[in-house]
Amino acid sequence: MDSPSEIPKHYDPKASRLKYYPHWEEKGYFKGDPNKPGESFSIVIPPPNVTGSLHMGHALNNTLQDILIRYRKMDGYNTVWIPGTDHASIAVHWVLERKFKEEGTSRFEMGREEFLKRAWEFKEEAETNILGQLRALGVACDWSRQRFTMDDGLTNAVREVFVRLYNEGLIYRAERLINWDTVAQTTLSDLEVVHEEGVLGELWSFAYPLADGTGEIIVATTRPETMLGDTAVAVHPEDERYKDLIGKQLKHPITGREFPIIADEILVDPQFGTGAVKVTPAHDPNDFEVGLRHKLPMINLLNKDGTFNENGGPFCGMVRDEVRQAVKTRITELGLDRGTKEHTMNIGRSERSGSIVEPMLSTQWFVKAKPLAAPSLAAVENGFTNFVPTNWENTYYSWLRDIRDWCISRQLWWGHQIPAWHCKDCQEITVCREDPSECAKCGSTNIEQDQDILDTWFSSALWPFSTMGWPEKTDELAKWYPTATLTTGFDIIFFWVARMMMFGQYFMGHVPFKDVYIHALIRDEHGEKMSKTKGNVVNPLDMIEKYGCDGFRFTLAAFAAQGRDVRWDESRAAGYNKFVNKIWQAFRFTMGNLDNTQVVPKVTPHGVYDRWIRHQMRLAIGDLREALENYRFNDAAAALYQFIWDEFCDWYLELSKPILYGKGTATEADKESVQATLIEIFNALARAMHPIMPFFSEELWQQLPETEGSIMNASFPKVEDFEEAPQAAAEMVFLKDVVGSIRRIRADYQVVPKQQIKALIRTDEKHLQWLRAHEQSLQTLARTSFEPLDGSAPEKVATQVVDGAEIFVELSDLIDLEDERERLKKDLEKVEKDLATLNKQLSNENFIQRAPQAVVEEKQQLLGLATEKKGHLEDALNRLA
RNA sequence: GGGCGAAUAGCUCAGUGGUAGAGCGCCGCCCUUACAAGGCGGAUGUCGGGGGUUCGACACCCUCUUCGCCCACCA
Repeated sequence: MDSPSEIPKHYDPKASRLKYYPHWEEKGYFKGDPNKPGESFSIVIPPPNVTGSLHMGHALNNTLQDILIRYRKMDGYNTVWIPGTDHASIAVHWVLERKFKEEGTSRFEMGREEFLKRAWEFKEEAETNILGQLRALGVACDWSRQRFTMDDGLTNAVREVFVRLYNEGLIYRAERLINWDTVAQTTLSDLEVVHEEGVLGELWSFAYPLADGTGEIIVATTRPETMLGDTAVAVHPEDERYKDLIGKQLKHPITGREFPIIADEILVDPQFGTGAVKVTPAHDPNDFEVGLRHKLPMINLLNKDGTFNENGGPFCGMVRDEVRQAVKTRITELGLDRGTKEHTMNIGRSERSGSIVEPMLSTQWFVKAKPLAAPSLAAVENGFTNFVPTNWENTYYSWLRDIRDWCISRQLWWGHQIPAWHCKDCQEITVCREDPSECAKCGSTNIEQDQDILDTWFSSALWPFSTMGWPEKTDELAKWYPTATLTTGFDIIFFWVARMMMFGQYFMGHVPFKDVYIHALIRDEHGEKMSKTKGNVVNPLDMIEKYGCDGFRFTLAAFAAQGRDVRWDESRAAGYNKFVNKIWQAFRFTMGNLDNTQVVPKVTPHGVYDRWIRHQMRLAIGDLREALENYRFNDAAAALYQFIWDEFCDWYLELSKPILYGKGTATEADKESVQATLIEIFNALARAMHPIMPFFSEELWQQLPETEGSIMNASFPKVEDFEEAPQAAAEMVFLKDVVGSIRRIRADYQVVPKQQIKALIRTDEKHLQWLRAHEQSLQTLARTSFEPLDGSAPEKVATQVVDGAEIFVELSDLIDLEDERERLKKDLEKVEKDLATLNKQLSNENFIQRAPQAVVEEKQQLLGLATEKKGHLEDALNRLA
């Protein structure tokens, strides 16, 4: 029925992907079942934002998770991979508001209801898009469990968490100094403020006159406009220069307000500047603390949009930069300017809008962080959760140790509205699970829900358990929480990982994941971070189109060394695409050399090559498993690559040819042994490569004889499936050496490749026996016959010395004795160098005594071989002399 | 100011104390019926510098140089 010609000449990755993915999904192979047996291995996807499209980070991240899930599933674990998306509050706002701007409108103009309608429409579209792209990657997500951070279940979980934390005093509402984004018009958490370093600015000094007219005090600032909100000048209590001034009143030269000179040893460094500091409690974090300590008035200068309010006096209605200039002008006019110095400083900008963040006094909701952080620190210290690579622990620790309260309220609309109701009669706040109809304190029905929404990371922090049905007690939580591994980038260790730890421990009593694998950041070929604005983004879908999904995934795995970042190098993708082709061609060869492509010959492999390649397969499986279990994806890729290309294709397939073609002494039984081995190796290989190359391996699996169902449900090969064969391995080392030597002679002397050669080989009985057994292989791989040599070698020969034999090839006219001498000398130098190293080591008493016995023996053996080789090379040289 | 990381072949990068590796590129030869998207052979390294630990260091420790990243409220 099946003939070899039915296997296409090239693998079609797109066809396989379009064929198998829907099939897997339809058959329910991605579905997890918490009631099935098997040790749990669960993953929750880092939910992609419903804003953009798949980028290289997603591709890497999800490929690695898919590798883990597929591997564990094949290995008998009860696996599930829960997918979903994140509503990405501020990111969606930002995208939409830019869109609205183009349309000539804004969210404020259209109002909350219309905005949310548009946001949901946008979400649907974006979600469909990115989930489709994820599917194109081949991910084995359980789509029946797909969640969204704003779906009903998760919204319910968010409310439950909020209410409990509020009731337990871990969420509170207070007036604090917060970060204000004047463009997005919302608060930001500290993490959403990015600090731009080394910005060249100026430090401007001016004088505040004493109210009684007896003098002045000079202060300096990088933000002159804030002086409108100054309510004190602070000096160090021990500073002799100012001791007499403490307690005196200053008169504000613009607003006319009077305020005191105070002493504060925390704020003031007497060595810096003039040693006197202007204090603006409503617009500077340090000054705010001073304000609390000294009960200073706090004057808020800003409107939500960043314009100055009535407290700005004459500058009311102007924006920051205008006020800054106007203040300086006015002060100069008043004769109070005391000079300007260049000054490098840091500027905080909004991660999203890029606007300069204004510290501002405002009443907001906060999560009390310290009590939540302590257990999360301990959990990693005690190894309940492990970072891979471990050095990321330090990053995690350092943030949690100095954690500050988390401002969670946002003046945005797309997100979870805060479940708090303000009573307009008694001002009391009612926080509860069900929407209340009246104030909990006074019973008034004149209540209104808080207009703010929660920071988008609040719901993300619940992801590992909210996706499993919490707060209900579900089978999913019982089986799959905690999850096995979180795979993510280092950039969200604080935003997300740490907060999942805190909330997971608080609400579930256990850490949310056993391992946190921090993967590399993929940069462009110049080492630059990929970004749309730079235009250096590599689109994963283009790569899938170009190199096939399997080749692309293999490339990502091969890139994923445990480091910090990697540079994208498309030539490697091209290389691994060739690798896929190489396997495909080997597969065609295999299938083309079966007598019946439906049946596996029922024989035990007995040939020496069969035993050798099975031995190599055993080693490769061991390496592969170890790599996968330790998140060493690049080692896993290398183990496959090396075995398939260097051992299986380059040697085993070539060695198998004469046997399959019945050449030499090969019998029908030998042929069947090879056929059985080929199929068995391919069968195991398909399964071994499946986690990395799901579609390609399925394609092989479907064509291989006597396979059933999908490869997704097959088992991952075990080391014990293939027995050791040290004898065959030793024989192959020798054979490879001999073949290599003869090939080298051919290349060195440009012997016409088809020309038959006869080698004279001087060796011992054991090696001679081996040579006789491999006569056919020497013929096929090196086109050489051989004769044992007893006495001395003829004059005009090319010589090669290998471990266990001396090889001479008579080339009569072709031989150039001068060249030959040079080559031999070079070989000799190399051996002598090795020998010197070995001799030095072995003559060192300390080495003999202290090095492990095995190492010493190995060196002694190497010394013996090198000595023998040296002798043989010298003999050869002497003959030519 | 604190913390983390990197420096290995022309390029991009692996390397887990025991004689330096891969891919791409380069130089020869070869269309041998699985694969020219291939085969065979070859060249290329002061493993950033300097100390130290060790029988032995590319690997561990210290230090310096260069580059990168993260965190931080110094006016």
